[in-house]
Amino acid sequence: MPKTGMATVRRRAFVEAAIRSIHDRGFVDLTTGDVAREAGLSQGLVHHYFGSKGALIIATMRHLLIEFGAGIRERLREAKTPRERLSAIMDGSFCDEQLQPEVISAWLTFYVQALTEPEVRRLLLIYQRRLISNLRHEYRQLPTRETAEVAAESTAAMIDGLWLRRVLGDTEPHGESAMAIMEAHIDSQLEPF
Amino acid sequence: MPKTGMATVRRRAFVEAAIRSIHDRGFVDLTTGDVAREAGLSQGLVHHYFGSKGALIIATMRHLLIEFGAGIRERLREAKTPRERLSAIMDGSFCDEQLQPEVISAWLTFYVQALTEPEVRRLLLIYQRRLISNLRHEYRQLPTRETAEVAAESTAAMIDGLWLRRVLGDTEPHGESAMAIMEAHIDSQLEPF
DNA sequence: TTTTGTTGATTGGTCAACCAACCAATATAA
DNA sequence: TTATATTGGTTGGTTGACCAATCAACAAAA
Repeated sequence: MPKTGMATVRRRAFVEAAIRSIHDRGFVDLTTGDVAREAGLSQGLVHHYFGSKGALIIATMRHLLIEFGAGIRERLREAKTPRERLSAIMDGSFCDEQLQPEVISAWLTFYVQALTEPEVRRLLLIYQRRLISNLRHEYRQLPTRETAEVAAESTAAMIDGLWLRRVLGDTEPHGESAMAIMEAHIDSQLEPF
Repeated sequence: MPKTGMATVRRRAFVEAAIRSIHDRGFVDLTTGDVAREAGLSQGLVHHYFGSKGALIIATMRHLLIEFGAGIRERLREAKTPRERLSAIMDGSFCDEQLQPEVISAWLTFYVQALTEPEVRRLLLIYQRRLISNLRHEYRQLPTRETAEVAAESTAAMIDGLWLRRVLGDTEPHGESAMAIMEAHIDSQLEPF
């Protein structure tokens, strides 16, 4: 038999090549040939391991979600207080890994695909719900359920918004100023109480 | 069939058809045939009036920017105080026109295209700079240039973020709750002083 | 008649998906 | 040990579909 267990290695290689290709060539003009070349593998293997181009895209999106979720969870584990956990979520959202241009391009693509592809939309909703749920939980010290909900909504919006603006602005996206703005916003939500 | 001065009418018809088509079929699979069918016109006319598919896309993006800018400017004209002008910008950002699903899809597409198409990026930067500039100006009552800058950045981020979340969330996008969150954020920026 | 506008078939090219053949590592049998 | 069968992994050419762009012909208005 040949060396077994290639499936996992190859799938990961294609997913990572897909992220780089989306960044380099843009999602609209992305071909399976591009991805295969980027991965240094045969074009035919794409279909051997994923069945279709669409399935490769779904796998790529799922990969992004898993990586992001793992980063947040890891940071949350080390945080003690609700305030620390809020900072952990900010840190996980604006860490170097998430601000890599390739990752950013893939996330934006993710959002657009969610408009028309039900499976991508489903995945994205998981991310959105989990983020809001985490934030709401850490804001639970606020006097009413309503204020906590609004605080969670506005914080989530500011995360997505800062990220979106940093992606496309002419300045290099670095997380420090974004983090500072986020921390100030969190404090302004908590301070009055 | 033809009479003179069709150019303006046809170009607008194609641009509006393009917005609807992007929403219906997604940008990736968009063909000039789709747009022509949506506009109820011949496929060949697309190239007659725009020269290329890419030029139609650019024209569509420019159309979005112009409409958005006009909405803001109109509302700013009726506002007297800086606080009113801030509300005017929020109103222009979350009005029914901007929250139409077709418009939203086109804007998201706009963002993704900006990653790889220089001309689209250029147009998007104009929008971002103008928004920040407007906000900074209305926040000028804040004690330092620095606080005004941060207030402008965070407000812009929250606009983009709320819009992005409302686009893809499972709830119908309606502007009222977004407006309420925005107004609260503006007040929290101004109140301490 | 000329100008302006419009049509839809055609063309040249590209892509996703498929597939038949190939390779290389292991297990089994002689 | 050597030969053979087995199987997971891999390749690159092929195919059928589809698309952007072109163009020759046509229609109505000036």
